[in-house]
Order: sequence, then structure tokens, then C-alpha cells
Amino acid sequence: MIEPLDPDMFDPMCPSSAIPFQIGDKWTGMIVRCLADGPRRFTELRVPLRTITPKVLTATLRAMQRDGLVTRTAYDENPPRVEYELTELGRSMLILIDAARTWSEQYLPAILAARRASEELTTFR
Amino acid sequence: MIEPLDPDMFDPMCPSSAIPFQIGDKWTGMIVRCLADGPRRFTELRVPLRTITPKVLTATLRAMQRDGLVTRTAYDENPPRVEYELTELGRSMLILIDAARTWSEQYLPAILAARRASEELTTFR
DNA sequence: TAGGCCAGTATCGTTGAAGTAACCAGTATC
DNA sequence: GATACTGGTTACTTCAACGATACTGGCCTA
Repeated sequence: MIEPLDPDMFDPMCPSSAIPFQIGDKWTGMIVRCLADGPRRFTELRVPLRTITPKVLTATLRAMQRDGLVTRTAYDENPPRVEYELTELGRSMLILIDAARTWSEQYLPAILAARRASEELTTFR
Repeated sequence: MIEPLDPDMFDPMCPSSAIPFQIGDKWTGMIVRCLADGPRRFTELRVPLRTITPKVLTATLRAMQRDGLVTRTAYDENPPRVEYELTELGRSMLILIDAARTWSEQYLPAILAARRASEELTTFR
């Protein structure tokens, strides 16, 4: 069974939101991570992504579908059910995303320290 | 001795310009790669980056400097000479950039094929 | 004295991605 | 009859990044 997604998965207060890596557009990387453990529904994705609007989520998912990263399966039920799932191609991105996360864990403190240091220089000018 | 940069280093016609990975803003990743083999001067960077305007190059380099990715060394000569060089932090990004390049080489054809396939669907609708 | 080299600034214009807010159809439940 | 749920759509607006173009200052060379 697939566990529900942690709503704090992408806490905007988390310092790693300053990471200099981006997969595709703003949301693609996060969506790939959300789908890592199995298929998810539209509204299920909205929870951890928090501030994403349905318009942008739709557009991003359509682009990912076009590029062969996810599949979209609509079930003829009521209320409607649509599931998004990673393809093998989409799944191959996880390695890179994890590499970027590891890099961030390791070096983000250094970036933030450098940023603070240069702020101080400008503050006391 | 450091070899001069290949002006075709970032050919905009190269299909890998469609890669879904981005380091920092639009130019940061390319600049890191340009500096991989040693320090470079401002105008030296402009050549392979082709379409970058001096304004944007300056802004990007300043941001990279602030984040501790590059150092800027100005020599009191004439004509003026300024050299940009990767820090250890900036250098640590090369691993990730290479991983992204490898991924692209491997999977970009699949993305482009998926894109073409979905184009056909919409064309004949 | 005219122009070139280098490392940028200054000013203005463009554009596209993202956000805001409202709305929709069909069913089910209260 | 009113409301809620799901998976979106539509129209309008905003904003930051990016780009185009021109210009600067000090020195050197022709």
C-alpha cells in the first residue's frame, strides 16, 4: 500500500528551497518526487505542493505527459478519478534528483554562509 | 596552459539545450562549465555564451560570487584584467552537471521521441 | 587626434511564466 | 433544494528575468 504524502514534504521554509538545481520548470522535480512511491491523484498532489494552483499543476502535468515522464489514467467513476504515474523515463530522473538532494545537504550551509558573509559587507558599507 | 574556449561550446541548435535540468538561473550552469578548466576573463566568457549581454553576465557573476561559487580577481593593469575562478564549492557542482549531461545523452532521444509522438496526436485531431 | 581594448553601467523595452479568482459538469449526500 | 467532491477550465493581471542598445573611463597605439 502506498503511504499518504507528507504535507510538509516541500516546506517553503526549508533552507533547501534555496538549492540552485532545478529539474524542468519550477514544479516538475517536486512532482517526480511525489510520484516516486506510486501513482497519485490530482488533488493528492496539490497537498504537498501547497501553493501550486490547479492551473499550473495541470499545465505542468500535461508537459510531463508530453515528454513521456508521466502517464495519465482517467477512471470512469464518480466522483471522477485520475491517476498520474511515473514512466520508466520519469523514474530515471530520481537518481539525479537524489544526487542533487545529497549535494544540497552537503553544500547548502556553505552557500548560505557565503550569502550571509556578503550581506554583512554591504550592510556595514 | 589553459586552452581557449570553444565558441560552439553551447550551440543553441544542440538538442541538449532541451535538457530539463537547470543550475541556478539561466546561465549559471554554463558559466560553471566554462570555468571548469581554469580562470577566465569577462570577455573570454562572452564568446562561448554568445548571446549573453554584458549586463546579464555581470549580474550572474555577482550572484555566483555572493553564493561563494566563484572568486573575482581584478588586476591593476591596462587594459584592465579581471579573472573569474571557481571556488571549491563551485567546483563541487561539476559532478552534478556531468551527471545531468550523462542523463541527457542517455534519455534525451526518448524525450524528443515522446514529444514528437504527442505532436502527431494533436496535429491529426 | 582618432580609434581600439577591457570591463563593465545605464536606460529602456519585452515577454513569458506564474498567480488570482471565478466558474463548470456530473453525481451524491444532507 | 443546497451543498460538496473531483478534476479541471477560463479570463485577467502582475512581476521578475531577460534582452537591445548605447555609453563610460583610462590607457595604449597608429
